[in-house]
Amino acid sequence: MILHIDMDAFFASIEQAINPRLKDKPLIVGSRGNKMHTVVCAASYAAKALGIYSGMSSQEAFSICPKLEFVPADQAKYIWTSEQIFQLLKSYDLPLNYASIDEFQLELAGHPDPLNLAKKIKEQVYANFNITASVGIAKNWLLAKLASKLNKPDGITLIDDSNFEQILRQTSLDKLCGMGGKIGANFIASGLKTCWDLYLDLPGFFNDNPGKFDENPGKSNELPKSISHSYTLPTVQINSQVIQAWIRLLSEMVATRLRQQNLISATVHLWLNDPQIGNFGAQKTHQSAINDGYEICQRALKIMTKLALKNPRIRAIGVTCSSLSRGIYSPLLSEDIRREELIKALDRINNRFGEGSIYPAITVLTR
DNA sequence: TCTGGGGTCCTAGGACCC
DNA sequence: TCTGGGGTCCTAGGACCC
Repeated sequence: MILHIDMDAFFASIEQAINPRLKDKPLIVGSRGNKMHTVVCAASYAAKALGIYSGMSSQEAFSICPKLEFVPADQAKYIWTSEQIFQLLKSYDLPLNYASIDEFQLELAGHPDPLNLAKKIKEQVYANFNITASVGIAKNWLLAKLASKLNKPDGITLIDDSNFEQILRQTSLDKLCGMGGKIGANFIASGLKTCWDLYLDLPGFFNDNPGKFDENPGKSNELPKSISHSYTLPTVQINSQVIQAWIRLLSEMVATRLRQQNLISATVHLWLNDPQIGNFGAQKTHQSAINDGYEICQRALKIMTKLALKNPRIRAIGVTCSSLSRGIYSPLLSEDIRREELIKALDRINNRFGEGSIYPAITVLTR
């Protein structure tokens, strides 16, 4: 059995727990500070009741409810809370998987009373963090995750042989993880509407363990696969100096995070968005792995040159580092040793006075 | 004057090696 | 006058998730 824990309106609930004035109010957490130029990252249940949901543009949300409370996302706060919850769950001494910032899974091999365990976990989470979670229990992660959504917020749902058919009959296919957009549309086009329809068509889909978790329970200790930063410009940008400045800034931001986690990266991926063309980009893997923003930027700019854009009209820019390994960038040349000292000094300054206190001069073009 | 940002996994095709 | 088979790594792009 898998017990899937899904936090309720996680970011919004944390903000409400910290600031009681926001309790029970319609509240959205925006993905960036400009409250009219962002999208909804999380909506409190009072906001959801008005029809506001994550992914909606903030403009639309405010048009539904002009008195909506707005808080810009504070990722560090949510990551910290998520880690605390992870530590709490670890104390149960069961195989534990960190599925996402607000989702966790426990594997219960022959646990005598999963429902009671779920209750206990919910109580502990509430007692410690003043936020609620919904729990789903089933024979594999796909069903457990589905179950956790069925009684939100603050619910517990168990799917077993006694209610399997009934629940699958009542649940439309798009509720199932992986059935977003196009894939779901394909199934619907072939005449399948509910999860039960899919079960009759492909019983193995629910019976086998199509399981990430089931196959590698140690996931939480693995390295991340990639680290990225991206930015959507307020308007289309045609000045290549400004575009380069953004590539530099994003490279520095990625590099800082690599160093914080003692990671080095061999692959740099640059992607761009041109509203007319859509997303495009390229990646390049090198022999040497690095975590220096300047070097990452150089590699990204080389990709930019190779793309040979005639008249760039750029709306969004992203820099991703992948092929990650644990390690510290070890310079060999004396010039590199100088740079390493410089980077360490910059990190110390930014740690002490706040992120962005000191940055390469070219990045002033991003302001 | 529209609508973010950070991730994962999968796949097909190409380059290259033996 | 012609040309196998197997494998790995890399790349571009698509799709999905929170």
